[in-house]
Amino acid sequence: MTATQRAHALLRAGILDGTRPAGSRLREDTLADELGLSRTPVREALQRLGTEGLVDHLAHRGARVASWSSTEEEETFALRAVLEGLGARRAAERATAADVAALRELCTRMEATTSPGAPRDLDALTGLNHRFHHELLRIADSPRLEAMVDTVIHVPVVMRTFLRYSDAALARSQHHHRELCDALEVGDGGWAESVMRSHVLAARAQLTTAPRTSATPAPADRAQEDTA
Amino acid sequence: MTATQRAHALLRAGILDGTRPAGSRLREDTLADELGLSRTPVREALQRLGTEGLVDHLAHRGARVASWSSTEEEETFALRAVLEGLGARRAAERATAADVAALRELCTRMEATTSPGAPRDLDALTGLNHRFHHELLRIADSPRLEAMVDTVIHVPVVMRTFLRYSDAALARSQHHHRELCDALEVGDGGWAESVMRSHVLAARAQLTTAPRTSATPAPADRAQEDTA
DNA sequence: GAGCCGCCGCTTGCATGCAATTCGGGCTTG
DNA sequence: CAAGCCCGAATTGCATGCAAGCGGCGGCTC
Repeated sequence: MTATQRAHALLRAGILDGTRPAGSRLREDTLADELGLSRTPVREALQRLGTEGLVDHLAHRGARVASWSSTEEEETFALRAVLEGLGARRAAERATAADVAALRELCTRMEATTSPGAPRDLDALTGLNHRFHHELLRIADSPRLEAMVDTVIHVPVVMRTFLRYSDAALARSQHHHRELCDALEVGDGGWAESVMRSHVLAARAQLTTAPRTSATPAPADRAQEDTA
Repeated sequence: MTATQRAHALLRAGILDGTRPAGSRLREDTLADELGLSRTPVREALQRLGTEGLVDHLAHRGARVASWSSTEEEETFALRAVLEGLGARRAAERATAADVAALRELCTRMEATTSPGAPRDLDALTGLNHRFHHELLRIADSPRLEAMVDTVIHVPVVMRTFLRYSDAALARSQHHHRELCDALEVGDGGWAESVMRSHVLAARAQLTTAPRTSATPAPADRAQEDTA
């Protein structure tokens, strides 16, 4: 892995998990020092984070971690709704039986992490959920779309969403996944797109809801590897 | 304007207008020489073009102008359909009377460029059309969405689409613009989104149509061939 | 004669030094 | 006393040198 990629991954993780709070300054030489690199790869990583909307650049006055107002977060979900909706449509038009089987396997495992007795394992659930959505995009076979979704999905935000889910909302989320599998199986793109939109917009509705537990906002580790 | 921005603009223009054909190599030092800059800004511009999908990077083997297969171009239009559809919906939810008036003014001017007697002025029409779509996104008030649309709309491609338009298709395009204005005026987001989708998908349908005139087929799209 | 290994050139990737630009503070002047 | 200007510090933006990685070609071995 190149130094630029490392810098990008580390900075992105730090921003998303709250280690680098919104508004904090990101000086090239300081970061280079912190990460044990030179300014060049740090600079390139910052530029890329800028295009992803995670940092703001201010002329010659340095870069800062972008602040995400709640309305901007809602915008992000609106974007996800249409982009992942398109992905689901395309996936339905292309999915093979094996693809659907793989997705159903992920559904089963997700359901296992939320079975009554077991404590909620949000890490596992988030990971599986992420894999489900990514697998769907892989089936959709549009690298461009995949890359765009990657820039708008920030895993820790998704995890915070799960934190807010009531049992009923969590169950609905799982039902959406199952419904998507069914739509893919019969190749109904319109159905798949519609379900995916519902799925994302349902998640958005949780943004304005109080967290379900008072658990710490979980210093969510791991930001996904950027594969793009 | 910074050197990086200049390099980005020049390279992008060259790629889109066909000066740099798909598949041609883009060596950092050669480009730096051509543009009278050093490798650093050229390098940053190339990276940015990479995230925009206009160039492909091949590890330590250099960058090349991306080749756009016809299916990829169709994917781009599908992306535009959902993204601009969302933009139209948001615009309808926010437009003021003055916004609608400004858009209608643009419609009038577009219609003037296609009035019976006048020869088709595609440059003017493309420019006005671009302004119309951009104005709509400005009204939508979502910088993130605006940036995304910018990366998927490549003006010369749109112009080639106009080249293929029959008189009837051109008239339909204008009617779509008018209809969008009406939807914005009454604040009907669903209507606006629907019309915008139709508008973009109608344009996509022209991709597989033979050009209307025998005007230069725009040397822009052709497979690689450079070194092998 | 064919296959594999190692060397070499080409190009990017990274490091570092210098110039350009912006903002803020203090001094001068009306 | 207020306002404008100028200068300085801080930080990015750009240039250039150096090294690492990758592919191709030739030679060596079997």
